[in-house]
Order: sequence, then C-alpha cells, then structure tokens
Amino acid sequence: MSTESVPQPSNFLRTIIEDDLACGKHQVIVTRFPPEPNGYLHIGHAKSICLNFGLARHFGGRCHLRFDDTNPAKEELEYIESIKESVHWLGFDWGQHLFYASDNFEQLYQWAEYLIQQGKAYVEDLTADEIRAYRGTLTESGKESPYRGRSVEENLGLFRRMKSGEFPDGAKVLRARIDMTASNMNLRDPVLYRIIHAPHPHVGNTWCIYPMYDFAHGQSDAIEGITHSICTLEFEDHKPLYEWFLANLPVPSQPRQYEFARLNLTYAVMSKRKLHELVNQHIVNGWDDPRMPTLMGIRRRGYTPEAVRAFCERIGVGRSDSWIDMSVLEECVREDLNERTPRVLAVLRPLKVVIDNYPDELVDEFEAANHPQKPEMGSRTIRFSREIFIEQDDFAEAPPKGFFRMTPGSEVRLRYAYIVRCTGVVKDENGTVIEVHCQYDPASRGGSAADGRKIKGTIHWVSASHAIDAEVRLFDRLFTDPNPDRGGADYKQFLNPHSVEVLSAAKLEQHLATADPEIRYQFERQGYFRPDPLDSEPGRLVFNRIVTLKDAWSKK
RNA sequence: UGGGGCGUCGCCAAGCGGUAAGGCACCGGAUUUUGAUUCCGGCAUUCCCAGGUUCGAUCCCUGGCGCCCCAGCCA
Repeated sequence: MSTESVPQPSNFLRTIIEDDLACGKHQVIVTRFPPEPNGYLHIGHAKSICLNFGLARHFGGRCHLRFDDTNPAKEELEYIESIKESVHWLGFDWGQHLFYASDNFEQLYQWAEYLIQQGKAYVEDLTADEIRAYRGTLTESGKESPYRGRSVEENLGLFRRMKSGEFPDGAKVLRARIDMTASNMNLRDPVLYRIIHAPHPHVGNTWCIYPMYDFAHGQSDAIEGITHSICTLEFEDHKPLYEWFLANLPVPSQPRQYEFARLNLTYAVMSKRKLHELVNQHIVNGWDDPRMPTLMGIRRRGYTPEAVRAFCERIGVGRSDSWIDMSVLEECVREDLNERTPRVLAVLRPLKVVIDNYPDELVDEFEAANHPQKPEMGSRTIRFSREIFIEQDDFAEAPPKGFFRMTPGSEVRLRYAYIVRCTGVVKDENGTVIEVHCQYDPASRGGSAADGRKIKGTIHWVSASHAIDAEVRLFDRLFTDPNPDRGGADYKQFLNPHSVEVLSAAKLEQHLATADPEIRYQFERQGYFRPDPLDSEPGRLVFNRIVTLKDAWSKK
C-alpha cells in the first residue's frame, strides 16, 4: 500500500529499542497491548496498538494481547470479544500470545503473601475515607495507619481470611508498606488488594479479592517476558511503584516501562466517560455509530484499517501533549480510498433535466472508466436518455462569479455523455426551480466537442428512467469546536447539529444495485461512500459517506 | 505553593554542539471530461524567554515563564 511505504522518521521508542538491541541487552523485544475490557476500543487505542504491534514487527519481536482484567466490577466478556475483533480488523495478530492478567491471580496472590512475610505489606482496617484522609495531600505528607504495625502472622491470617471470603466488600484491603511521606502519592502505602464479591468475566467465581492495576501490571509484564512496557504519560508517576514491585518480588524478568503521549483528535472526544455518555443519552446511535471515534464506528463508516494504520504512522509518537488535526486522519482515508475505489455517478439531491432535442425513446450507452488513472480497473456501461437527474447544486439560475456548472445559456459537459446548453427552467409556486430544460449537441457524443471548443465544467448525472433509489447518510464531524473537551465548559454544547444528514431520495447509476457492503466507491465529485453494513440491503440501499473529496471551490 | 513531565511553523514532528527534515493545513501556478487526483513552487535568519559556556547552541549550564499529570478500595 502506497500510504504505508514512506520511510518513517525515528522516534524516541525506536531509538531506545535500537540501543537495547545494539548493546545486547535484549536479543528479541517483546511488547504488549494491555486493554482493560471495560469498554470498546477507539482511535486512541489504535495508536497504542499500532505502536506496540508495529515496534514488535519492525524489530522482529513479538507483541502480546493482554487483558488487564483486575476489576470485575467493570469488565465484561462482550468487551473482550469486541477488543479482539477490533485488533484483528486493524490488521494485527497476537498469534498464541493471548494473555489475561487474571491468569496470574494465583501467582500474584503468592507474591502478596511473600510481601507480607517480608514485612512489606499489611492488612488495613481503615475505611476508604479514612485511608484518603491519612494519605495527606499533594503538599502535606501522609500519616501512618494504626494498622501498619501488625505482625506478619496477623497480616497473613487476615489476608487469608480476606481471600476465603470472610469479609464483605470494602471491609479490608492489603497495602504495601512503603513510605507515607513520599512526595509521589503512589508510594504512600498503595492498596494492593481489595475485596470484591463479584464474578469475573474470565476466571468466574474463583476469587473475591482482586489485585489493583499497580500490583498486577508490572508483574504480568515480568511473567510474560515483556521487554518494553509502553503506556501513556499519566502512568509515569506509577513507574517508581512498578519498579518497586519488580525489585521486591522474585519476578522472572525485568521489564522497563516507557511512556508516550496519548492521542487527542480535534473535533472529537475520546474519554471513555464521554463516549459512554454520547451512547447512553442517545446523542449517537450506539458505539458503532459512524460518527463515533470508536474503531467499531469508523469501521462501519467505511474507514479502512490501512488508512488508520497510515494515520498512526503519520502522527508520530512523542511525549508532549498533542492534538492532531482531524484533517490528518481524513487525508489518510482519502489517500487510501483514492487508490482503491471504483468511480461511480450518483446524484444526491436530484434536479430533473429534460433534454428537449433528444429523441423520446432513445437510450444511449457509454463506457465509463472505473478509475481515470487506472485503466486496469476497467470500465462499466452507463445509460443515457432524454430525462436525467443532476445535482441541485450543479445548477444556478443566477451563478456566482466563477461558477462553471449548469447555468442558463451556457454550455456544460455531462460526464461521459454530451455537451448540453440550458435553455429554460420550470419553477414551482415558490419560485424554486424544479425542472431544467436543455438542448444537447449531437456531435459531442462522449463529451468532446467536434470543433474542439473547450468546455470548462463537467457535471455528473444519472438517467431518470434507469437510476436506482437509495438513502444516503452524510456524516460530518460530531463537534463544531476543535476542542470540545477544553476547560470547564460542557463538551455537549459544541455538538454539531448537522453531524448526520439523511438524504432519502438519492439516485444512483444502475451499477450500484448489487453493491457489496465491503466495496467502497467514489461518487464522483462528492466523496467516498460504502453501503451501510447493517442497514443496507438489496432493494433498500443505504450508503454512508466515509469522507468528502477535497473541494477547492466551496472554500471560496 | 510537594512530586513528575512537556515547551522546534496554525497542527503534528525530525534534529542529540557545526549553522532548522518531512507530513497535515494554508497560499500560488501547470495539467485535467471528477472545481478530485497528479505535478511544480511558496510557507521557522529561527527553535518559550533571559543570561552564561563555546570559534560556534534548538541541542550544554543557570534563572525565569507557560502548559499537562498525580491526593480511586479505576486502569
């Protein structure tokens, strides 16, 4: 794919790995994509997936898929399945390397007892509120819990009773004994285990105590032999704790954590909370709504995995907070679709045109190229007759300066067909043009004038008696503001009221009657479209607009 | 005002002491039966600011300024 062949500039992660390989620290690198199965994946996750799988592929290593499933209160099987499907859709394969943090629960439990035995963990009886109060603030150090000094035996007994289900949710937690005065809050005796009497999506009812992220993540990395544990910036403050566990537990390997800046996209929101809200409040029609930045959404809309991968390559990886322009994503989609889609003529907002000097019953046929720059993509036949439809926007009774489409008195080319001249219009009682009359030039068959005169404008059309009907959904950005997320304001006030426009009377060339949902098309002069995989069916076609074509005219 | 991180063109991003890559956006112009594509050309005497070291600094030092993250029994 041409979009992926451009050499990529280096980034700090590649540099680190190159150095680790060069000095012999590692023979082979192992990365992992570690989602929590508590929601659906979005374009931000795609960046992480492409990074982790891409780095492994680039350096001949491997990448694991690991579910960080340590909190059964929020996780579901449905999400596990969806996440696997999205990663595959994006084009990556973890092979045999599918892992669950929950598969390590027994080992993690043993390590927790080990820490207790070393005097480095204790059972806490303080309530959640009390723990918070004892933790201190950003500027004041914390206080030690009165339960911090329990004996190893007492801690072990209590922890085992926690495990056996003797206590209700929240009654006790296991804490690491580190330093209540640490300036890094994560080191102020972090909670290691909490009691949750809930079935787990992967390991069922075997446990009622569950490890916290911090106690599971690094150790799982170590168990899997991860060499480079890549996460987002907000985990940087957790690194000392990550390393504390690796240093204080007999783990089988020593992974290293590196952080990068998460993806932010203009005109979109990415937080799980906001995405949930859009769905729950029916602002969008589900997680796979084509306007959503979820992988399910953009997939349904018609974005290709190739385009998403090209996007992830193009934006680079860094450590500074960044907001990528939506136009970068859109341009990646266009670049891919421009290469691969067959062209087709489709009239979205039909305006009837009658060619008065064209024989009533005559039907002409033209060969239309499927791709003007790629003859190998072939051609198809399109039919022409006396009555056709053109785009309402392609006609102007009083054209603005520079308009070179159909207008009274002047000539315009009907793509692949004939040159026509508008001779008159029919209006309804409101003065709206409802029909246009033309004369065609019989000597211009195919669209070229016999005398070689230049025709500036070419518009698309569809034969009225041959066209098929379809619904077309025009999607646009969900928000009107580039940063709906920014500062205090409610992001919902920036919702774009025109993020979807449904055109129910579109007219398509006959060729599209059997459109395969997996095939994308370019509707010439308009954009890229594909049949909606859920709602389109033979006889009741529904097309989604994936992205518009660039349009230098509308900018003026 | 505790700790951690970041600051190179409107948005990303290379650069790692030797005199500012690239992409998107934008602005021209050429070709065009898609106002698309393609193609040419333009677009940071300057790297948050101020000092310092050096023959030479975006890269080193010092001091400022700005922005982000952290006080879940979430990840």
